[in-house]
Amino acid sequence: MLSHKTKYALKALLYLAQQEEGFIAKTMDIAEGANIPKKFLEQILLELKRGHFVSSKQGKLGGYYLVKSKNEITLADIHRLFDGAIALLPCASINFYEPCSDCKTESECLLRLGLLAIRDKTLSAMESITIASLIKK
Amino acid sequence: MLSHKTKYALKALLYLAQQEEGFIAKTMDIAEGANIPKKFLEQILLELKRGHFVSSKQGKLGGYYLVKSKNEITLADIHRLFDGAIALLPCASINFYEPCSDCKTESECLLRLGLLAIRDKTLSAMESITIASLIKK
DNA sequence: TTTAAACCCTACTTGTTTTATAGAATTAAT
DNA sequence: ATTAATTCTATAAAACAAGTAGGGTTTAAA
Repeated sequence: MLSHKTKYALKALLYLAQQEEGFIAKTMDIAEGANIPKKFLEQILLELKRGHFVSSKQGKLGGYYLVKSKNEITLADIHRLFDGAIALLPCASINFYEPCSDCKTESECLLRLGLLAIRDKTLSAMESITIASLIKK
Repeated sequence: MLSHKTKYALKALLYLAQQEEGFIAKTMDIAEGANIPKKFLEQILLELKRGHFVSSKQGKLGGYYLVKSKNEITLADIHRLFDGAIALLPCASINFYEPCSDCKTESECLLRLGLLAIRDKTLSAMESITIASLIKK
């Protein structure tokens, strides 16, 4: 399941992607437009900035805007930024790999190969969905 | 991600499925064989029993055994029993549906259709993996 | 140059969930 | 009876999620 943080991040990105090219949106606008608690959204936007999905202009008349193409922001990207691994266990993850402490050896694990198969399916589904594709529907 | 509980449940089921037909395994055997804290495993086995995946014999010489065919126990089943919905948000779930409180109307939600597509892919992957298929690999 | 409006940052709080552990009650074989 | 197992309820400790608080910093405009 997605955390609220990830859901809010996606809604904020959708909001920004729907603005005209060059438009700068205030946190308050996004919060009201997407129904997100403002102070919580501040943190989320900062994380999105550190992740190079958005950028900001400071000071009066400042705000946020998309810095990556909406075709290039996938649901997998945002999931990884806020919720971490897409795989069902760390031992089956590409970007967040960790061995299981309760397995003697990984190759003996009966579970892992199945989890790898699921991860591949889920990942390709999540990578195929972009901010742009969500807006088109 | 799977909780430890779900991972342990799957490992316990794999352990039981590898025993000879009619064999009854003590909690202690499963705990040691699958490297699971015994008292925690007790709770998990009780939940698996309430879910009709295993059954038990009480008293001395008692223990647990599979009551459902290993071909019929899928990863989706066990995920749902312990970790709940497979979809990324409740609004995209079949068995754990709930509307989002932050959406004005569900049909306007730009996110939901994408999440439904992901759920379908993930679900079919998780349903195709059974306890039996994991043992064969 | 002061002021206002915005982003930026850190810490804190509150509640829930997870991961167990403890201990007593129940059941059944010897 | 005794022993060895499941069953049940309660508790605890830690981690995590979802926000809130309260400033600090930057920029533009008055």
